[in-house]
Amino acid sequence: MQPRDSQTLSPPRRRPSRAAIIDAAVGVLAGNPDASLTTIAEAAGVGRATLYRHFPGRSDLIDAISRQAIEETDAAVRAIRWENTTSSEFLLAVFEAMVPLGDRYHFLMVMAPAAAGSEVGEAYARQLREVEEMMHWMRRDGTLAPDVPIDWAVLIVDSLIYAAWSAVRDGSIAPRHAAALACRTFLSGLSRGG
Amino acid sequence: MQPRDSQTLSPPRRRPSRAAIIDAAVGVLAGNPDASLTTIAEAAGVGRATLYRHFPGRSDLIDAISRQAIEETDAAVRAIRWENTTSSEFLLAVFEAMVPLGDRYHFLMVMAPAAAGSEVGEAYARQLREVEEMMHWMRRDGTLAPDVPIDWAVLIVDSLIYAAWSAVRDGSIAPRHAAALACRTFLSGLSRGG
DNA sequence: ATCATATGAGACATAATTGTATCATTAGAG
DNA sequence: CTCTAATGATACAATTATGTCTCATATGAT
Repeated sequence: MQPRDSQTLSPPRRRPSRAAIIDAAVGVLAGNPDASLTTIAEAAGVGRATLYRHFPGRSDLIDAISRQAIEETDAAVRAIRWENTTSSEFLLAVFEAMVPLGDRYHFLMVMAPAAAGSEVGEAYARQLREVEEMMHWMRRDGTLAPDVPIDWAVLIVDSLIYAAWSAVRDGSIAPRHAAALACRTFLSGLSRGG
Repeated sequence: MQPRDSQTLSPPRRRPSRAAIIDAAVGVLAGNPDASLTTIAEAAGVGRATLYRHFPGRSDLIDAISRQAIEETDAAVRAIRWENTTSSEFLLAVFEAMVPLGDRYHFLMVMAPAAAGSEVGEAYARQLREVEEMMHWMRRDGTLAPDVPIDWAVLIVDSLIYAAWSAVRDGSIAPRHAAALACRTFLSGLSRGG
């Protein structure tokens, strides 16, 4: 069936629905977490009814976005090679991986905590634990100062990812520099001495 | 009509109402920026009608809180003696002043940007410029590394204030250490070398 | 004690959002 | 071409927040 090619290669006409809705919703909700489903449907170029066909309710849409955000952020981190790298290099790689996913990451930080106890909430907690493990690695490593509370270090990683994404988003920092700047801030701060 | 004096000078008869509403609103809205006026009225221990008597609409309440938050944060910063202090000491003082006002500061960051162009928006922009001036001072000072973008430094100060407040709020960091930790993070980062 | 005023409770109207259901249209597969 | 399924548009009900209004009550000043 060669005709299949014309289907596969041509712009998938009927496909977009679900994926388009999720993508549009991520963009819209990143700017306003309380945007109405009407707004999201319009942004997705889809009728409101169609949105409800794919997602029975608002919470189902939020849940689907959360799951995708978790998958994408997980995948981005898993793609980093941790063998034969220092913890500092790994940290930089994490920042580089997460900054472009800032809207997804932001979405998780805002929406996931609300869904405590759920499967999504568990996955979010797991991601936090993974950052915590990275901080323990850096401490054993000798990279992270011993007197810095782990909780603080984890919080700062989160804050820096968000800050870097925000800076790129509003154009105050070039995309390439954001991750390096965040990593530098974490490791040596912003003073001259380092 | 001398009796007027007793009205004017004596503590405003019904005291609690207005101040109680604003205080409760700050607390409630810090946890949920979209809380209903009913929720706020209940938290203030006041009838919903009374809230509407003091503030014609939701936006008026938001505006009143914003103004108070600006006054309080301004006052806290003005109280810092800047003569004969290094910029680093000044920065620490700013963190120490702002962390306890975290709910006010958070409120401003979330709500003020939305009110762009208004008087409150202008005041918020002014505060941002003041932080920017502090960063320029630190750069001339030789404290802030020359290659760090000012915008990034300003963003990090904001992020660290918010982070410190959050950490204190959820109990992961002792109140006394939060400001010092934020200042240290800004100046020298969290790695061992400093 | 008296009186003005703030308050609390609640009814009421309005608007927006959510969620459900229906129906004609249309793209795409066979 | 024909048929199936997804879509868009629309109407509708239910819920919630907003804002206005009234009236009885209670407080504080005089």
